[in-house]
Order: sequence, then structure tokens, then C-alpha cells
Amino acid sequence: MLKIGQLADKFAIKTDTLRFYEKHGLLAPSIRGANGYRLYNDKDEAKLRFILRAKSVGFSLNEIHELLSIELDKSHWVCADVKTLVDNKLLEIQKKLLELTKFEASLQSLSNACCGGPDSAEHCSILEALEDPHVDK
Amino acid sequence: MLKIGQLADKFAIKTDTLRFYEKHGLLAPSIRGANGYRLYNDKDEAKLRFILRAKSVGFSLNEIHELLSIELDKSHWVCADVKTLVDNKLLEIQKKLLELTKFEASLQSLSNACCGGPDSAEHCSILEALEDPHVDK
DNA sequence: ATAAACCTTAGAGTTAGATACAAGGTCAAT
DNA sequence: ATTGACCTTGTATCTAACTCTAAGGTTTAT
Ligand SMILES: [Zn+2]
Ligand SMILES: [Zn+2]
Ligand SMILES: [Zn+2]
Ligand SMILES: [Zn+2]
Repeated sequence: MLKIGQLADKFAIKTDTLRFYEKHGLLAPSIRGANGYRLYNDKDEAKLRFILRAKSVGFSLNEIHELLSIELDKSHWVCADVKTLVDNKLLEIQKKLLELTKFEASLQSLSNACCGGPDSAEHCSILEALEDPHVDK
Repeated sequence: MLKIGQLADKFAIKTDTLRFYEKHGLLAPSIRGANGYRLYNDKDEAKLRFILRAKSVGFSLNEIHELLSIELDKSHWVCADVKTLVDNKLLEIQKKLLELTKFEASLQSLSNACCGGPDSAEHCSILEALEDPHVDK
């Protein structure tokens, strides 16, 4: 049985974050002490570990909510349900990767074209590229 | 001379966005009509084009602010100043790319391990991986 | 002349995920 | 008994980049 501060320390997060997760229906402590203190048991801890691990692979809290509702009632779900969540996230991340890769290429070509020297920016090819109405993004 | 709605249409953005840019010091119309209407001239339009193009290569509005203050007073800056902005952004984007690539790999291996079939999620390897305290992120 | 479409301002709301603060109750040690 | 560390609740604040609402003035077309 851990108090909120102990659980927070154990996972290197803030107590505020645990209260935030509780308010948003992700993780409520199984019990409250007579004093009203939150008390987390091993199952709560496992659930938090699940949440943090899902977060670390890129799921949003909303998506973790979905994963949790499956996790907590596995028998009513099938593999396809779970895999769909993961695959949707995968697509989303691949879309972001594509976008960032385009950014990177654009910036790299801007950077390459600029001498980076100590002379006036009046001739700077980066600024020219951003100004010029004839050069498309 | 374009009114706010015309300029917005021309660049496929909202009038709200133009007012927002103005409030945040990015782009104010050169003149106001007698009726108080914003009137944008060719220079304003060029500036907006600059802003949108910078946005499209991944700069934040704050960073665009910096770029603009250089662009509008080029003679007091040198190429190195400009290139530094671009290169910092490049580093930032490469960091994000790295992070997303890790997410992608994690999700891909989760996805690969799951049969995705119509049988109960009780044995789902995705959920197991997220539960299991012995598997690290 | 009247309705539709446009413009003005100031200010509030949205999203995600926290993070901070205020006012107070509780617990352990001295 | 008093400090200091911890806990409670509720509310407010932050970032980014818009987006929307309200209440009203202007233009254009019929
Ligand atoms: Zn140069
Ligand atoms: Zn240059
Ligand atoms: Zn399966
Ligand atoms: Zn599965």
C-alpha cells in the first residue's frame, strides 16, 4: 500500500500527475485511508506501469484509456480490436514521420545554400528562398 | 489593396488567423480604410507569403518572428545569424524524428507479435507486453 | 429599403498534459 | 506542542495556434 507521494517517487512522476490521471479516469487508487489519503495496491501499480509504458510507445492518454478498457476486460475483446488500435497509431506516427522528413529536407537544403559567414544577410539565400514568390514550398 | 477576407481567401486561411498574426506582431496591414477596415498591400502580401512559407518548413510563429525581424532589417544581420536559426530548427526536427522512429519501431514490433485475429484478447501479446513488468520499454 | 455578406472590437474557448497555488487536515519526530 | 513533510480539495495557469462568440458598423445587390 503506497501513498500518492511514494507511488509518484517510485515512478519518477509528480503527485499532481497521479491526481490528473485519476480525474481523467485512467487510474484511481483501490482504497482510501480513514484519513482520506489515496492508497495504491499492487494492481494499481501494475496499471500505472501499463499506462506509462503505453505512453512511452507514443499513445495519447485518450488512446491509453481505450487500451485500458480492453485490458481490464480482455475476455470481451479480440486480438483484432487491440491490433487495430496499435496499427492506427502506427499509421499516425508514420504520417508524422513523413511530414517531419519533408521539413528536414527543406531545412537542410536551406541550410546548405547559406554560406553561414560573417557577411551581411542582404544576400542570404535562406531569406531569399523564403521571400521569393516564385519558389514553391 | 485587399480586405482581410480577400487576403484570407487568396491564401486559404481564415480572417481570424490574420487578426491573430496581427495581434502577435507578425503581420499588420499597412493601412486602414476610412471605415477602419484592414487594407493589405503587395508588401503585406509578400510578408504573409514569407510567414506561411516559413511555417510550411516547420518554423513556429515565435521563430518566424525572429526570422522576420532579420528579414526586415537584413543589413544589420549576417548570414551566420540566419543559418543558426535554420540549423537549430534542423537539430530539433532531427531529435523529433529520432523519437518518432523509436515509437514506430516499438509499435511495429507490438503489431507484428499480435495475430490480429477474431479470438479473445486474453492471450493478446500486445496487452501482455504492456502489462509485463519484466519487459522494458 | 432591406437582407446578405462583409467588416470591427474585445474577450472567451479549444486541445493535451500537465503544473502550480491556496487553504486546510494529518502524521512523525523532537 | 510545534515544526516540517505529507496529504486533501478546488481552482487557475501554462503552451501553441488558432477558433469562436457577441454586439455592432458597413457595403453591395436586389
Ligand atoms: Zn552568406
Ligand atoms: Zn545566408
Ligand atoms: Zn491473437
Ligand atoms: Zn493480439
